[in-house]
Amino acid sequence: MLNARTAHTTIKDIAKQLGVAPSTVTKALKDYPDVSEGMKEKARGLAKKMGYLPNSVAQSLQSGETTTIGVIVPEIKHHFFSAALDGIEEVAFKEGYSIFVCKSNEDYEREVINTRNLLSHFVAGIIVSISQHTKDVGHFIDVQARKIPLVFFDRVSDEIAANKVVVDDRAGASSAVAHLIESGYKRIAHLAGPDYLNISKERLKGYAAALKKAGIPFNADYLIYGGFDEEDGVHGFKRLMKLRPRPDALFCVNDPVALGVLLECKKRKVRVPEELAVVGFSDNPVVSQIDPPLTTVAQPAYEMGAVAAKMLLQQIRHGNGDFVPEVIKLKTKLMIRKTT
Amino acid sequence: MLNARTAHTTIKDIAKQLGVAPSTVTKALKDYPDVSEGMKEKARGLAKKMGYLPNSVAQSLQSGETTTIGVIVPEIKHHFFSAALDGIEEVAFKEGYSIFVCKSNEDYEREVINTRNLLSHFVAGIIVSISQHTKDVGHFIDVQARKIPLVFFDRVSDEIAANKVVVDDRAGASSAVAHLIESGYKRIAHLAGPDYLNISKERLKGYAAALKKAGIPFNADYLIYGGFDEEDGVHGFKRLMKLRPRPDALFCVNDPVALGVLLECKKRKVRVPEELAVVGFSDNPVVSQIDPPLTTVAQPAYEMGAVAAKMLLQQIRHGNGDFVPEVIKLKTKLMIRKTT
DNA sequence: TTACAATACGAAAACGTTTTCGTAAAAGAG
DNA sequence: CTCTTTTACGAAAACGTTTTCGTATTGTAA
Repeated sequence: MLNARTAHTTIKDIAKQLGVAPSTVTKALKDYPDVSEGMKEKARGLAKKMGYLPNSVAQSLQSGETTTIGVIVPEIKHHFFSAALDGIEEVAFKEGYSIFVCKSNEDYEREVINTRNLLSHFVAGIIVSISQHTKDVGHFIDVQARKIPLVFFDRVSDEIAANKVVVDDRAGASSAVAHLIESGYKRIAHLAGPDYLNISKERLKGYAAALKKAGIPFNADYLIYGGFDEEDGVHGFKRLMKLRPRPDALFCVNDPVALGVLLECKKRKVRVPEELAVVGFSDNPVVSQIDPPLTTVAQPAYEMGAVAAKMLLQQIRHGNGDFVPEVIKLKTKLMIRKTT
Repeated sequence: MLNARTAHTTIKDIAKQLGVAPSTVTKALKDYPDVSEGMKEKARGLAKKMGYLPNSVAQSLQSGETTTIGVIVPEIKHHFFSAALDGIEEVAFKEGYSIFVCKSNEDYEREVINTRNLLSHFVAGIIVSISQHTKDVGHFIDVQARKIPLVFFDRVSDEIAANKVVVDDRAGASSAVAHLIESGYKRIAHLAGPDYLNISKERLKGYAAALKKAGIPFNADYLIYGGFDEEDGVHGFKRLMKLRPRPDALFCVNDPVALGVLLECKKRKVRVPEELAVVGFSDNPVVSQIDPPLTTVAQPAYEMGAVAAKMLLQQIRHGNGDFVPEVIKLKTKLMIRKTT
C-alpha cells in the first residue's frame, strides 16, 4: 500500500531546515505573538518553498475537532438529492467545511453502516435524509447520544427530536388539490406513499384538508398506498380505473408515480387532462419536458440543502447542549402545466 | 466550539475498565494471536457495551493512510455528474472507502482550493472532472508530485499524464448513424456542435465514418454547425427543411439539440419518425420520457464514475511508482426508441 | 531437575500537530 | 551595576491508535 507520508513536508521538516523546534514553526505559521518577525518570515518562506500543507488529520486528532460534515442520502443521482447536496456543499465550502457524501441506497443496513462510518471519522455533524425502509432510528439516537449535531431534511422522522428542514408538504399538497377542485374536478383520488413516512402522511393530510375545505366527502376507495416509483403509479392507476365512478383527477405523492400514471394513460388512451387530471410532487426536471407537461408541486431542493447545512453549522458552533430542536418548513410552489 | 472528544469511548477507556494496557485491547479487538481468548471476549464485549467506535482520525495518523478518496466535479446537480458520483460512491463504499465531494462550480480558483483541501485531508486519491475554465493544470501536477493517485474522467486534460476515463464519442456517433442507415434512411443530416471542441469533432468523425462505410456520399449541405442548446436544434432544423431533397434523418450532437428539433417537428406537424428520424446524444433522463421517446446514444455516466473509482483504487493499492497512465474509453450504448 | 519454548501481556515509541510551561538571553529600570 | 521585565525560543505532553520488543509466567521435554 502506498504510504503518503514519504511525500509530504511536515512542520518537523521545516523546523529541521531552520534549526529550530517544531513548536516554533507552528507558532510562526500561526502568527503567535511570541515569535520574532524574522522567524515568521523565514518559516513562511520555507513553508511555501517546500509546499507545506497542514496535515488536517493530525490537527483533528490534536484538537478533537474536524471541519468535515457527513451527509447521508438515499440516492445521489436523483435530482432532488443531488440538488440538495449542491446546496449543502455550497454552504459548507463557504464556511470552510468539507462534506463526506454517503448513499444509503434506500437500505436500512447501509444507512446504519454509513452512520457508524461518519461517527468513526469524527465528523463535526451529520445531515440526513432517511431511507425509505428505515423504521428504527436507533442509529440516529446514538449520534445524538454522542453529542454530534444532527439535522434531517426532507425525509425526517417523528421519533427523534432534532433540527429538521422540510417542505410544507401539507400546504403544497393542499394547494395542488385545491387547484384541481377550482378547475372543476370532482372525484379526486390520491396515490399515497408508504404510510409510515412523514412526507406520505403530510401530503395525505393536505389532500384531505383541501377536500374537506371544499366540502367534498373523503372516499376511502380513492386513497391508495404505494411506493415512490413509476411502477407504483402504474399499479395504483390500474386499481383506480376499476372503480365506478372513476376518479376524474389524481394527486400523486411524487413525480415518478405521476409519470407512471401518465405512461399508463397513454397506453390505454385515457386523455389527460380531459378524462383524468394528474398532479405530481417535486418538479423533477423531466416533468416539464414531457407531453403533456406535468402540473406539479415544486420543492426547493437546493435551498433545503443549504438551510440544513446552515442549521448544522450553527449547532456545531454554538454547541448543542442547550439547543431546542427546530423544524423549518420551506414553501412549495405549484407549477401549473398541462395535465390539469 | 463543541468538543466531540468528551462523548466518545476510546481504547484507553476500555483498557482502564479491564485493568489492562491499551495495546492489549487493540490486539484483542484486532484478533492478534498473542492475546488469550478470554481477553478477546472481554474486550469485544466491553467495546460493544460501551459503544466503542475506532477513531479513524487517529488510525490515519498512525498508519499514514486514509480510506478516503476526494472527488472534484464542476457541478453536483447535473445528471451526468451526480450519476458519476453515484458510481464512484458505490465502488468506494464496497471497498471500504468514503468520498469527499467537492464542487468547483466551473471555477478555476475554487478547483485549486478544493485540490489543496483534499491534499490537506490526506486523501488516498483524487478523482476529477475539470472545470470548463481550467487552463493551467499545475495544481494537478502538484498532486502527482506528492505521489497521490489521480484519475480524470469525462473532462480530461491532454497536458497531464494520468489515468483517464472517457467515452468513445466517435464510435457512439458512428453506431447511431449506422442504425439510421440500417433502418433504411438515405439522406442523413448532422447538426454538429462547435467545431473547435473535441466532442463535436469526434462525433462528426463518427458520422462521416458511418456514411463512408455504407457508401453514402457526404453531402456538405447536410452538415450544419451550431451550439449545444435547444434553440440550436430549432435553428438547424429550419435550415435543413429548406433543402431539396429534404433529409429524412437527423443525427444531433446532443440531446437538447434533438429536443429542439422534436419541438419544431411537433409545431410543423412533421411526423417522427416517418418523415424525419431523429437521434440525440447523452441519454438525459428527460428524453426517454418525452413523446415520442428519443433514440439516443447513452453515455454511461454511472459506469464512468465506477470505472474511475476502480482505477483509482488499483493505483492506491498497487502504489503508483511504476504505473503507466492509461486512458479507458467506455463504450456508448445506442438506445433505440421511437424517433427512428 | 534443568533447559527451553510457548503463552499472554505491558511498555514505549511513533504518526504531525498544538499548547502550556519553563527559561535563557536581552532589554529596561533604578 | 543589580534587579526586573520582556522577548524569543525549546521541551514535553497530549490527542488515539498501532506495532515492536521485552519479559514474566506457565508448560513441556530430556
